[in-house]
Amino acid sequence: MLTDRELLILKAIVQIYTDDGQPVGSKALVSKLPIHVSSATIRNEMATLEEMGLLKKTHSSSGRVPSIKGYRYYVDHLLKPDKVQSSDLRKIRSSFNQQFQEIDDIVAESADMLSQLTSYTAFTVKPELKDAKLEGFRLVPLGNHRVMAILVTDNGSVQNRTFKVPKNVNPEALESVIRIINDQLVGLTLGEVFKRLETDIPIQVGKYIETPEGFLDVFEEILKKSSTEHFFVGGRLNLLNFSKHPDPSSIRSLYSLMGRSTDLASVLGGSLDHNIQVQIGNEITNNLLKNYSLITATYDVDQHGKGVIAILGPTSMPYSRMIGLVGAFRTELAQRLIDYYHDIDDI
Amino acid sequence: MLTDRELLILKAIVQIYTDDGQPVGSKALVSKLPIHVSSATIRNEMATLEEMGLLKKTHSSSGRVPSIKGYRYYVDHLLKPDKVQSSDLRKIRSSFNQQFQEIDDIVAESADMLSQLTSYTAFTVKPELKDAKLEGFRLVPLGNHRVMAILVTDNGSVQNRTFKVPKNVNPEALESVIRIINDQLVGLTLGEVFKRLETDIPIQVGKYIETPEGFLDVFEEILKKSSTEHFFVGGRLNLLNFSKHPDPSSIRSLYSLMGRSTDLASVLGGSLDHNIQVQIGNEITNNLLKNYSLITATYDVDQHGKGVIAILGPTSMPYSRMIGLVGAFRTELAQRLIDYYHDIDDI
DNA sequence: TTTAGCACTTAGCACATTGAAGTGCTAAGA
DNA sequence: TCTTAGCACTTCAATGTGCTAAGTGCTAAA
Repeated sequence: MLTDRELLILKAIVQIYTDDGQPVGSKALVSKLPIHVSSATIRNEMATLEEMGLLKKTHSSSGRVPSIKGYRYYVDHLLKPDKVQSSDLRKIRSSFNQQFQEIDDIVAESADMLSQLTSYTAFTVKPELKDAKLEGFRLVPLGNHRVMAILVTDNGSVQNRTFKVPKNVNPEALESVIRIINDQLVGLTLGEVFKRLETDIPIQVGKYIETPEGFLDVFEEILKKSSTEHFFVGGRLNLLNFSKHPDPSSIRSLYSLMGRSTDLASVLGGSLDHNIQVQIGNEITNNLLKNYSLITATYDVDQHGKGVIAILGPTSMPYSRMIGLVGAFRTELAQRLIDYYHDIDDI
Repeated sequence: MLTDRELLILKAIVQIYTDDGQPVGSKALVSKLPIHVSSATIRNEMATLEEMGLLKKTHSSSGRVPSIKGYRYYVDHLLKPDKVQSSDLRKIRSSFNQQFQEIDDIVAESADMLSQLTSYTAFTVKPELKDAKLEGFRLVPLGNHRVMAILVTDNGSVQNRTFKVPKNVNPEALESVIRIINDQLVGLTLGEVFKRLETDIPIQVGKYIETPEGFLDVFEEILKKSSTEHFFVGGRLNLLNFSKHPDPSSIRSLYSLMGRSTDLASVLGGSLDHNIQVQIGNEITNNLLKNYSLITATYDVDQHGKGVIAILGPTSMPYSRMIGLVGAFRTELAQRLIDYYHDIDDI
């Protein structure tokens, strides 16, 4: 158990360090504390906090910086989220105050906005119904044997892909295939659709098209697109800001990580169960990110599912400000999306 | 006029410097030259080359490096493009040897490939018919008052956009509007289409829809998309490789330049008239790129127009190898696209 | 015109010096 | 028992010094 004074000191060290990035020494600290003790006393307290693993030194005679455990303690017990600055709130609202035609646009814009506000890297994940249902499938002939396939799910997401139709497929056969899909797959959850695509559907389609694989591949590809392409990343470049000597090779691997949506998904994966979650340093499952901190928050769009927003910054980020900001942002985003759905559901 | 020996020396300096990046000294150089002279002689020659502005020193007692003018002279008079390495050629061909459904995929893949082969940053521009014609326009209802607009041009490019239809628009009116567009605009060049959109079309459409602006804006937006979204950038990160101390702020502005397609367009703009063009340092119109060199090349897809590929690297790039590579690449790309068009035109 | 020789310049590196900031420990005071 | 002044000690970071390697320009002789 920590004494009140220890708590005060730990809290002050985290706040000062996340503010100016310099290790905190006993003398500097004593002048900023509301209590009247000498620097020697502070030194003693610091030593015990270090013994407990909450602080550490960067070298034997340096000031103290919080350890991962120290940050964790601070976040869990000492931190109070800042109220979001009204200028930030205004910025968010004015950015959301435009006409968006698609959810993707809103969520993508959110990633950029969030990265701008924090000057970190931001991620946004579209609201996802666990059991999104296939709502419709269309094939639109474009001429020259090309066709656009469009897939709509009941959470409002639209995916499309153009492809070439082999010459041995005649239009009537194609019609029949679409009918099969519309009759038998529309209304099912995407999971069920995938299952059917591996079992009976190829057989049925095979009656009309000689090589159903080619066609079904395209269909499956769009389906996959709609279940994997729901990430947006904003402010990738901000990664360069916080690490004085950006080591090209690590930057490189981080950037490529951000291209791989599956890996990102696994990082953000568990977040859906929590409200606002802070992962610090090696608490993040991905090894590449072990020197960063990740704040994730869910946002809830009522019956249209939940999404995730996240920011990735240095472990020494000002947590209280960031948590306040992320908290406010998700509320705004959720509201904006509710409005969006309201528009398309009710007009 | 330069003497033979001066030419030999200039050529050697450019080649050695672009190879290992170290300024070239007289002693080092004399050992690599096929002629038997002393280092003092080389020094004299170097001094005269420097007087002519073809060489420069990094500091008063350093070896020589080529100046912009020196590179220019080398590229214009001394360089012979390398034959492309067969391993590179194999790599290109195997990458092109997959099924592509859209031109965009081919051209985007090209940018990545080219950046990988060169380890520089690469740009590709889709083949563009000066007078691409509007070939078709479709509206596909998606349910919930949402509609996908699809636009096809006769160079094979497909653009689409979903949007919400105001509730006061009834389906029959929409039908009529599509008919107007299909009857009156299909077959025209995009330039003409834009003109008509500003003159008589709004009046005609106004007969069926109360506020034609909203609808026509969407139409115009897709049109613009199809005439501006034809750039692809590969290997952005490679910019980090060649500049030992990547200054974050300059990297930042370079990256944002690559997001602004209009600015990029102006950089690559003049290239269409040339075959293979090399721009060195401040010859590039954009100021941000004045420490880089840009090699651009057109590729010709017969009646389907011309495109551009380009690589951006340090001024000290090995020009002969790069020019050879870019030359070979564009041939392969052109052939691949010709095959693609052949497929969709003739089956 | 070429070359050997020489004095001179510079970058880059290893190394030492110094000052600022910080620590731990001890012994005395409250 | 807790607090504190004082002090010796450590480390970083900035600065300066000396040395070497690589290069240059210039001069005078071949």
